[in-house]
Amino acid sequence: MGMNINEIAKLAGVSRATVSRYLNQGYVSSEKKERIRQVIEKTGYRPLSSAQTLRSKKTNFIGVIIPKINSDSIGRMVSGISSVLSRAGYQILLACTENDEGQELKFLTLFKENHVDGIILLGTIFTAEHKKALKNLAVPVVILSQYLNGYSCVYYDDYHAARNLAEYLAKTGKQFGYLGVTQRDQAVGQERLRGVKDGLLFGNRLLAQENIRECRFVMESGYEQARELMEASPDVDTIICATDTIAAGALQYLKAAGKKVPGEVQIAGIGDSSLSRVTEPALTTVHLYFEEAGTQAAQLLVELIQKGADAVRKEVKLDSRLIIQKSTRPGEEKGEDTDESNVH
Amino acid sequence: MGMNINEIAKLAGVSRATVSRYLNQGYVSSEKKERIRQVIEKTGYRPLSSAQTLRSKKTNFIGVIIPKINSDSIGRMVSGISSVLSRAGYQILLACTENDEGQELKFLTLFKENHVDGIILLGTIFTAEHKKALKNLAVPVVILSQYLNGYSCVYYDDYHAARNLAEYLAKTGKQFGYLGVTQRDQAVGQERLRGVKDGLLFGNRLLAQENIRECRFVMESGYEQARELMEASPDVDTIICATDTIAAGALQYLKAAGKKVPGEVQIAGIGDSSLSRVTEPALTTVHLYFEEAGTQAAQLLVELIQKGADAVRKEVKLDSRLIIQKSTRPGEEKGEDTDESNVH
DNA sequence: ATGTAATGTGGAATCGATTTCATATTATGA
DNA sequence: TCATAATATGAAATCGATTCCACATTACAT
Repeated sequence: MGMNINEIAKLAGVSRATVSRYLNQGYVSSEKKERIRQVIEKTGYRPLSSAQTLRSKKTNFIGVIIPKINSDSIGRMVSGISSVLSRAGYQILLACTENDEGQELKFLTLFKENHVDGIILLGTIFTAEHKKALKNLAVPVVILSQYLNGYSCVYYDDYHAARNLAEYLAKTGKQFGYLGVTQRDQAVGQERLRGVKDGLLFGNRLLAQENIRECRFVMESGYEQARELMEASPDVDTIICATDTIAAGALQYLKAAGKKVPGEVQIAGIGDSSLSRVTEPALTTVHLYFEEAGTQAAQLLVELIQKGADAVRKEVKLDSRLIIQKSTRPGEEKGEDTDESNVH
Repeated sequence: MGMNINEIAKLAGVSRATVSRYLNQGYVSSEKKERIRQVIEKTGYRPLSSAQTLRSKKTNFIGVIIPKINSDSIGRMVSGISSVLSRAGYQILLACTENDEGQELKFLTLFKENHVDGIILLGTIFTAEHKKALKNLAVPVVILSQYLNGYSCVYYDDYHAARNLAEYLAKTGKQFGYLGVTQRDQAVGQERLRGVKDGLLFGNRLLAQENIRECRFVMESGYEQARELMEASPDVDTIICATDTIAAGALQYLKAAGKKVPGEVQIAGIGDSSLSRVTEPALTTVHLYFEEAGTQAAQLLVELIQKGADAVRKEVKLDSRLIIQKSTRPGEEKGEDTDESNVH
């Protein structure tokens, strides 16, 4: 209980400075090292972290801000982050914003000058206020899954992920629909839409403006927007979705509406979530290296903390891999409806 | 930057004690209150939490220990916890153990006397070491989703959840298989198995020992164990699963093996995860009030912190609700394959 | 009016560590 | 051998808040 560094020092017959050095790998003779070790072991003493932090300004916490908790992709990223950070001696402080921008700002300012040695921001939307908050940050930050100019970030090649998928589908589809997300989300909103448009164009197909719908990041929204899309444009035979979750919802609608998938309508998502393996038929999708992204972001942040915020600045863009499954029609090539085929 | 309570006091022309009282709703005249308010607003001063914690021993953090992050049910519980705690002025420190008992102990001892004002342990398995670690805790703890004698806990009526499901299926099944989890997990392992056994017995059915299989909490494991089960006992026509995730994996196997579901084999899970709505056919399952459990656990913990650890001690057991969908055969009653029917 | 309770304030002690400084001892190298 | 570097140690200052104590003022009840 009332154990503090003074008690330990007294019991070990040394000054408290020496105990502190023992705890922080400073110069201590092996004789005193042993004496201190024994006393600490006997008493079960653990230094009080608030006192350490007050003096040293190091918290050994890393703030990780995520938009929601029950997500496959986020789970994998956090898993990657976690493995690196725990090895590096950091504790994760996970803050979940539930897709609320205000919360995101709240956490950024909460972490400001306090609480954490660094931040990994698994961002969604960047407003001017976000940038201001980031600018005012006193600790290094790595942005994960979005590109933001001037910041260290680890992100996906959303454009080519979407484009490769669209190019592939352009071969077997005639009339296209797209279920995307808000354009305020640069990665998932803008980049993926741009990739889909270019990919279809490259395959001499057009994505009509009225066939582009905006969803929230939940299945129900995919269901609803698929319904509106198909009711407005019944001739659509290919639906591309910005995420697997949206695709799963849309697929549910298609089946409820009695459409044959992929016969009458084919559908695909992006993300290679475990959902995409469960639906019937399994979803054609694009694998993104979520766990890898997490580890890279964490490593980058640790470097940033150790070497100083502006000594290192990196932008890591990660590849993707097309996963062809049963929810889309086989093309003319050989072997293309195997579970895995690398189109990149 | 270099703003601290002394600077604020000087600028406002008061003592730092008064500034502290201002920050902690002590006696301050409205005149000085206003002066301090203005200075704080102008400077953007925020008290350093490590200094506050060192002196007051309050961290305003609550440690929430969870077994894994990308889980539907856990996501909902955390969401419930989060809404209550943030309203009460607490910050969540989410620690994810990735289903590793060692990690669970590590976090418990990490939180010991340090870091947090209270703990919510979303537990899985309780060893003697766990109990020792819990006993040594200096802060109140609420155990969520498991019952543990002598501790405040919020948990599910796993027995009746499983039993109701089994009683329902006993009407339409002949040969039963059960895909459970380790018996070391009291709630999901022991209680659900016991409920299933009793429910079947009540319906004059038997669960043969060799038709009971143990899975891990992932789809792949459900797939694999379903395969082994069906290969060993091809006459099984009803598979009950301890979780929806396991059921989803098992369902995948059944379809891959060409079994008609629910015609030849019917299957059901527990948890009412979003997965259960996506599979084809949708899974009959049991709804558990995850979010409600989260809010109750958080409220209980806040009470515990405010009123003292042993002033309040509560055990909250939560109800369940059978959700009948298409993965099981309709019984003789009327209207029983609607989406929602309350059997309790 | 006068003792008691509530309100208001500043000085100083305190929380438990790290870090600077001064200083002593031992090792190293030319 | 002697200057210099590396190792080793303790006293004291410090981090930035809260809280105890002493004391002053105001309000209230009798």
